[in-house]
Amino acid sequence: MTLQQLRFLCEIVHQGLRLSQAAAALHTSQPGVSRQIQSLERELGVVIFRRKRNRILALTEAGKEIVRFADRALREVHNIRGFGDEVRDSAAGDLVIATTHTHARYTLPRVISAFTKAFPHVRLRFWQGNRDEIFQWVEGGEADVAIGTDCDVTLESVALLPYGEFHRIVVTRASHPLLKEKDLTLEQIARYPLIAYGFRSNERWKFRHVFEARKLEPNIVFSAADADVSKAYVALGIGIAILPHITYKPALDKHLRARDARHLFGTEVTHVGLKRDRFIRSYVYDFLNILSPTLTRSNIQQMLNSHAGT
Amino acid sequence: MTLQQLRFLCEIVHQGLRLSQAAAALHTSQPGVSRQIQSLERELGVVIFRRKRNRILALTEAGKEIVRFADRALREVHNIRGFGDEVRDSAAGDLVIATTHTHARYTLPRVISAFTKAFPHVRLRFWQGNRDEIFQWVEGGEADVAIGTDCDVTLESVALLPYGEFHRIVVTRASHPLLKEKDLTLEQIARYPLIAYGFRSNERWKFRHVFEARKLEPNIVFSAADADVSKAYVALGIGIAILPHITYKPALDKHLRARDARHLFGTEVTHVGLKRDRFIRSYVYDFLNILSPTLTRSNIQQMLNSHAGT
DNA sequence: TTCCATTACGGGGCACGTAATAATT
DNA sequence: AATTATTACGTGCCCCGTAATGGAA
Repeated sequence: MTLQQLRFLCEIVHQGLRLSQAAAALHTSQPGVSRQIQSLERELGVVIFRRKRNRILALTEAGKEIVRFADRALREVHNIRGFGDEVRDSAAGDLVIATTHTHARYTLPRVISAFTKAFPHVRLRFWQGNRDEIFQWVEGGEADVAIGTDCDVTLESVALLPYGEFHRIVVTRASHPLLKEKDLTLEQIARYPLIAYGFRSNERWKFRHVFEARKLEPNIVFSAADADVSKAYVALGIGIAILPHITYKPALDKHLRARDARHLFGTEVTHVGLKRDRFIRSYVYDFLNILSPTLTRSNIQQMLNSHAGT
Repeated sequence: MTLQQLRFLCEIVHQGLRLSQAAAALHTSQPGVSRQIQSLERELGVVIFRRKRNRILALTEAGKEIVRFADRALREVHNIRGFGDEVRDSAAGDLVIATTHTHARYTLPRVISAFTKAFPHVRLRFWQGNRDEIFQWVEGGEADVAIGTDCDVTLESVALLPYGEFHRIVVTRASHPLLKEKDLTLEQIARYPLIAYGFRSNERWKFRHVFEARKLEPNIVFSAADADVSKAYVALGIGIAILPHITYKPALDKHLRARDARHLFGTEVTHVGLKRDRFIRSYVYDFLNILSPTLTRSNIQQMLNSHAGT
């Protein structure tokens, strides 16, 4: 048995049972991968892939189990590499962050700025995705850290560490009648054209059910891609928008006004996603500590070891 | 990085930092091991061993950490092998049991007999040791299962699963005056010559403190190696003996009598020791279930996953 | 002298890549 | 026709084992 064989196996699985694609991803030849898998199967005496002629159809039950073991073995090997890097130079390396537009745009700039000043030799990379994708990327190992708000999919090996709160505001133009209302209500909001974001065309808008519960029909006149676009259209007078509170900064958004709407749409928790049982470079702890003072090294380790968020 | 390199590394550590000994244990040459370690150190950029000229003195701090990772990686690889064996033939394989004389002699025969009948293709091997050694062998991977009573040493990765109870009896000849006493007391026992066992010459006898607490001085006339020898000398009239209750079988020990003494010496718990995070062959579950009906597969798994007994 | 780890050197195996094959879409 | 996994084949690298070296005990 070889680490190579295990790597090949896991990569094939990772690529959706496409051997050729795995070979490409591994920068090696198709026949090499094929032979290594065969040799592994021969050595173990176990058929890992169900095939039809020369096509891989599925993992056998035994194969699935073997992949799980192999994954863990490779993870430890990866950890050794990471630990070696840490020992050589604890302030240099890579950090891949998966996050959503909102966080990238509003919560991270401050963090990045402080971090790059402290760790100029860490190469930062960003993957931007939706709230589920980003955590899946961490699970798949493509990203080291995910920063996002909630997550609907279930994750095997990613721990979600809560670090902050997230609520909604209603953003309007400076002269909007809503600003004069004493207590903001759903009924009032429903009277005005609404700019929504955060959903694909064929999905339902996240807060639609809140209105429906009160038998209200929000008048969504525009579906934006992100908070910035929403604000731009609010400024144009197209409508009002319901946005995460962090997207509104009085100093920058001079033509806009915001009203707290957490009593209508509730609060959400912002999470950091980290893959369990992975060696964590010291600068990752530092990064997270800049993101939130509550995320200390010992807190993080404790949360990773507890089974919360599995 | 190679599995070979990790294996070599762990074996050197296992052999007390003696490279030559490790090479022998791995059935390979000294230079090969030396070069592989060097190549690993070069690849990681980390010095693993502190050396003086051509002698290995110690692990560096980084080295210790790397060994921990390597151990885990190798364990997963080992698990793959074990799983492969299981899939190929779930009723054939090896089972190495570490146990004490008492268990080997009195609790296991019934278990072995039933087990070998059910699993004729499992090669059983036994390692006999004292109550601490047997669990350390499991930790070191030399044995699969340890069966013993209590354990004083702390173990990193061995779970101790309680499965039974163990108490003491006083064994005498058939005509001994102690048998006529109504309630057995320490004072009565202390009156007679005693045959003790279970301690080395320079250690103290396990139950000495029980007598001391009552200001009694037991009259130990003989120190035996095990329960069988003790019983033989009891039969000769040399003295009486305090033995585990399972060592007395009326049908076999016709010249002897036994009186329950748990109110004097308390009870102990019998444990099965299993290494955590190791793949467990199905016949091991069966073996343990024969040993004790309370050790079902699900019970065992639950106890292994909980952190009890670490 | 003996033991031990490292360096030197030569041989063999095996893993890889290129090319060819067979089967599928 | 294009894609995909497997088989065939030759080459080069690397790992191993034997022998030699240099210190230590």
